[in-house]
Amino acid sequence: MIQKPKGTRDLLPTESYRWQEAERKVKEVLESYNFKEIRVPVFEYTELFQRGVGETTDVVQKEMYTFDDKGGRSITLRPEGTAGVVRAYLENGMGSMPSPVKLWYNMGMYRYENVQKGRLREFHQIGAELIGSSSYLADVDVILMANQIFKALNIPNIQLNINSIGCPKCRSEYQKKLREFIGKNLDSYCDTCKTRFEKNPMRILDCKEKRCKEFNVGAPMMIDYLCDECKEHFEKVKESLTALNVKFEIDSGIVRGLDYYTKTVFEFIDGDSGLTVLGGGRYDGLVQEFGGQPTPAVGFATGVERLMEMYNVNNPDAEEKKVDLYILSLGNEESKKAFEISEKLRSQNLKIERDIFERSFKAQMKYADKIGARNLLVIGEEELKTNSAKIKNMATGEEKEVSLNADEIKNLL
RNA sequence: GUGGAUGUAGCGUAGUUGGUUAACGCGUCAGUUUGUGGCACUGAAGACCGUGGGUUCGAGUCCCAUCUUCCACCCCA
Repeated sequence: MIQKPKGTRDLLPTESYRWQEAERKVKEVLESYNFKEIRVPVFEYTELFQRGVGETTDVVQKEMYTFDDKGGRSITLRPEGTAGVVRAYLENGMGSMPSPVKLWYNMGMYRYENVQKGRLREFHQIGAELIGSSSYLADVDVILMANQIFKALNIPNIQLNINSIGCPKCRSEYQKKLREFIGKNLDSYCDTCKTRFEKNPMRILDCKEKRCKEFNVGAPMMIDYLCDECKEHFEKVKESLTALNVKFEIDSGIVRGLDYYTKTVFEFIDGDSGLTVLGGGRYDGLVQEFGGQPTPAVGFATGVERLMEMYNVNNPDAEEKKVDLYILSLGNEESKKAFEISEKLRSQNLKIERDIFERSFKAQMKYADKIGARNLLVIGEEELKTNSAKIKNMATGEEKEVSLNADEIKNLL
């Protein structure tokens, strides 16, 4: 028996209808901010992610599905959406479109990680990218939009955390200070922190090891070392959110695992599980990194599976549409008539089921009941002869006379 | 990558200290005589007991390995 690969899931019909409903609601939010959907390849050249996401990140170092194709090119299944979208933005000359360019996507992502709660190897992200504006207003707009998603899905127990990780200028300044501080006790830190020291010392502040935490007390914080520009930007974001009554907390520990982030970063945390259900921030350097004109941008992505976990609690009853009519038929000629009618009704967007087993009368009745058909039409010898039959409402048992004519039947459904 | 727990029909479970044809519920299918469902009754199909080795006269039950699932670390959505 062949099983599905580790960390993948089958989405069965009952759940797929819940997904459709949630996806529709999220889409409505995104479109109300005039973001437009984009779809990009599931695989890209490996280099795109190495340069975009960052060589030193865990995602690139140990979580990518990378392989050589038959032409010897290194290919990687996308582990996140932003790199591909920015690549598409450049490749399609979208820089010449009215600025800002606002794009959203709903795509599968692939990360070779160990599976646990809220974490899969194939998962889905709905994301948004606002490309072109360097203003704090863009950050605010995008955070508001993220906030609206949770409102639209009626998910209340959610916490917004924000931080600023500065620009390359102030960050390198800060990292120098941070290394000075940590360097004093570097020998006492855990091994992973030692390796972080050169590549990305800011991650050390996020370490869960007790001893590291203790040594981190009193460490210089990025927010205290922001350059004037970054500081003002962050202040304005905070002011706006406060003025708009959007609750948030400053979490100086937010670093984000992708290297392209600058200035504002934010996370929406599920209050129950503590999982990050939506994460994002500004990435002013990425477009240029990919060879475009210097272009500021800000965006986020939310994990659909994680979102659905929370959506589940509040909305248990998303359902597929019921079968409008079951056509019960007995015999060959009757079956032909049933086809004639069912085809006409189906082409008018009605959901019709009919016998395709040559089952007995009783078996067909039971089946019609089990699938929850709302109405039943019986076509037997007598009905065929007289060209008239009864439509039964399965819930009330009430029956009405009709001729075997699709339009007439439709009126009674 | 590291650690802990788990694995019996589609689903949920039972299987005593290893011993003949692996049980039950739900679900599925079919019947309960004349063309009207939901209930009830009867019956059927469906499991090489995750996989591969080993111990034993004999293993679903013991041992080893491996995989899956779940959880934690790491990291993230």
